[in-house]
Amino acid sequence: MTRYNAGITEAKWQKIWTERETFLAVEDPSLPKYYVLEMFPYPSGKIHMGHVRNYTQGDVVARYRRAKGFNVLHPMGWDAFGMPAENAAMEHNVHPAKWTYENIAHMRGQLQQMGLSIDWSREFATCDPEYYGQEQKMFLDFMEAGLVYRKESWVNWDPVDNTVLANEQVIDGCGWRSGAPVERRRLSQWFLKITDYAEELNAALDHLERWPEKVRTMQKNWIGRSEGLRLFFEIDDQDPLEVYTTRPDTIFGACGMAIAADHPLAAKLAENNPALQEFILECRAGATTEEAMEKMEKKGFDTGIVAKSPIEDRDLPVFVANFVLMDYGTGAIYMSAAHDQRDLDFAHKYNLDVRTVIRPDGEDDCYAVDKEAYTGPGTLFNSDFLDGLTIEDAKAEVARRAEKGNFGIKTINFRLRDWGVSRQRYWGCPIPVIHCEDCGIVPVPKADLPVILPDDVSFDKPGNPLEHHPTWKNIDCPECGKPARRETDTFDTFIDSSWYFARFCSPKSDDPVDADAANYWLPVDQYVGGVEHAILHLLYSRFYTRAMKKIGLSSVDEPFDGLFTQGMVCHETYADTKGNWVLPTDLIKNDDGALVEKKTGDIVTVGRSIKMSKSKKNVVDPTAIIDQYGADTARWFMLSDSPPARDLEWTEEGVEGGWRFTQRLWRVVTMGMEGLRDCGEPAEFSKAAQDLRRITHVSIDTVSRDIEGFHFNNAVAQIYKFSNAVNAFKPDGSDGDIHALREALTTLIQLTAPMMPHLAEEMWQMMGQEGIVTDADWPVAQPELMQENTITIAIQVKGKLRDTIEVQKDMDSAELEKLALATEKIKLAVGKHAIRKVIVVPNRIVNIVI
RNA sequence: GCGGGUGUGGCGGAAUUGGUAGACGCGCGAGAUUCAAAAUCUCGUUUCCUCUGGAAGUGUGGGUUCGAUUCCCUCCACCCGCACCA
Repeated sequence: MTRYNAGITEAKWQKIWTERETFLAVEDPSLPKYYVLEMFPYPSGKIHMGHVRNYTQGDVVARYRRAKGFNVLHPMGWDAFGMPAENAAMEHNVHPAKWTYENIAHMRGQLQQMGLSIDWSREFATCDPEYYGQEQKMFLDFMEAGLVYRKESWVNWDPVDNTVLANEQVIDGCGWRSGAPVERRRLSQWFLKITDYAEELNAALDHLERWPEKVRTMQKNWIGRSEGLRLFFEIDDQDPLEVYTTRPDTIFGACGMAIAADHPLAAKLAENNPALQEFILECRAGATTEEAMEKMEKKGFDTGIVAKSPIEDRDLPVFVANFVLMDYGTGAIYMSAAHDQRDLDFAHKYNLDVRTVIRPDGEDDCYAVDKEAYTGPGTLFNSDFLDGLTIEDAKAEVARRAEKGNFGIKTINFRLRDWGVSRQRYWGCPIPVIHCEDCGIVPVPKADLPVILPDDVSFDKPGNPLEHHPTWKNIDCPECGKPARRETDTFDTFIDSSWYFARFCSPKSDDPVDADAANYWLPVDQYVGGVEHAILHLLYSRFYTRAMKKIGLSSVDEPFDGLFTQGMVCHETYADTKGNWVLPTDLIKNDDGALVEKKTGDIVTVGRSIKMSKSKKNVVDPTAIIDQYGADTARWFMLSDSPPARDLEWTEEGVEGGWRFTQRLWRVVTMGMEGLRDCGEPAEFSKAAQDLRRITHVSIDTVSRDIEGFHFNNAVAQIYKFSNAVNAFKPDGSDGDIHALREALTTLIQLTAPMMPHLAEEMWQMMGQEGIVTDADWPVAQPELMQENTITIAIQVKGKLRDTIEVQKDMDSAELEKLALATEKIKLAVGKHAIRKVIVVPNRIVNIVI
């Protein structure tokens, strides 16, 4: 018998699939469609194991659905704009476009080696002018539809490099290259009105039933819908201070006001107050992330002015505070020290009054908060007309009086902010507008689209090369003809990925999408990708889909009907004697079984398994694995053991195991095929043949359900069991045995095909089956063949297992109880004790309580 | 800090959702085959004990139940996201 040669066989079948155009997707309204999509990759240079896992999972679904009779769309493209290309340009003096397209060419080859069932004719990169030109066209339509506006917003500014920094380029508050402390600057930037859809994006989450609960929860929290009250506090000589609160019930516990450093009132008060000016600058110094805001020490600056409580005669000091966000609510709050931990800490620090106004059930009016704020349920006290009310009733009462007395309005507020899409960078989609001194902002006429990125740019100077490109930047105003300049900002790359799934439906269309194609294929039936995108990418895509509907491009609301978030690929880490990281491929086991460096022979320290990353050097190159074991083995290992949603640990032993299984399966099937003849379905089957048929049909059922439920590891386990049973079956030469074996082998190949498609094709062909297995209909499990007639029942005494009995399936409770009480072990275990109760669950268990 | 998640043998994990904990795979051990090795095959493999049996056991501590990996509460550890990384 020949050994299975993965290298030759995989290339053979990939060629055949391509020649047959097996995976070419064509709209066909007579067939049910199924759109499978994995998050498209950033072309960083090489694919990594995370890609292999992601695309393998999607491919299993795509191949399974194809076999189930669906018209499957399974495309691939490239999220090709972004900072790494510019970094490469600066570091290695290579043009971002060249770098990107070379990476794409290399990675396409790597993906094709994996044997994915992808329609490559639909491939595109987001940096293709044909793609981003359509993006520009849509942006102009969004402008017309009122979804776009301009506003001043903060950026991280590196004062040495004179450039805008991304959050990830800010390390401990300093620029990553210059090391200079980062400043914040205000720039006029473009925003998309995602908040117009806040209510709908929030409400529609309840209908995304095929999304993980955790992702929906995260999006809900991100959107942060809250019902509260806008309250107006009078201040002498100033406009009233408007605050937003979700806890108006605690109004009598108010101890002070806090406003954001960027609040207009703060600016006004700072005019004649250098100390306040300094404090405001201090607040602005740090990084822009919410995380940094929350972690830093909470500080306030007493402005000396006071606000009047709208509900009682009381003055409240007004602070400028570094923890109040201008972007949330009204940028001003009142603090209620006893019932908010942050306010309480602040009150202690600045000696403010702590007045407890809610007491938990069981406490009396002496109850007072000390070091810990009370945020639980309870009853109002110390609160005049609110005394005795529940929190909910108190909220309603304050709202009623506020609206009646004109000092407040009930409001629904969202944490979600509008989407700032301007980036001061070269390698992105140019924003298609022109700035004219006379006409203001002028959209680029649609006939002039796409606005193509100029090729001849240099990265010698810091900052955006588009700024230093006079012939590109300077242009006549399309309206008045006078000299004007192009917008030099480009789009956030999240825009590129917010509609690519729609473009795949009609990648060559002269419009962003062809409505017929989009309405046929969308929504994506199964989307697969990492949890790290749970909020931003998915939320932006949901918004974009609605915006596209608004401008009449499609009639779809939600982009992704089903979502699956897969876990990361992890690997052990290795450190040499000096503490430097070492690649797994630079290691070898010595005679004692210890891991040592190949070059030096030094023993390395084995660290815990963490996400594969270049910096930790705990990476394994997929190409090396595919060259050594074949794509099928790599795919198989990716699917076995770890549940798809959880992190997977890559181990050498695990791959070896997968490789051994490909060889074993090959052996089992080729040996099983010997002496096989076509003998129809006979009437008689031996006991062994019946058992084989049972596991065959149970396997069809189990594997189908496991694939549909994304339990690929369980599907793999079932295939192991099944192949073990096939291997153990020795036909006696009867028609029944031959038929059962033939059925088992055919099924085994088909069930394996979505996971190891090349091996399956080869075995299918060797068996002399018709056509290719990729095109074959998925087998159907016959329930009557899955039945087992005897069953093992566990017998417990006081909940502890004491014996088991073999009985007929569906035996009734009375008989089960009789049999259970009669066994020797149970008699012994019960002894002289009186039986108090017997619980019988048919087909499951008998529990005797003594 | 806030939000979300995960935790079961030496290891990855399974458990029809409250009913025999450890399926399947890896690793390890013993044996077969072999001049030998690799490969392959067979058997064993949660821990402990006074071992034809018994006890404990699903991150910790408690609770509900005839019965808990599963439901409730407490605590611990680790991972992901936090709006300019993709």
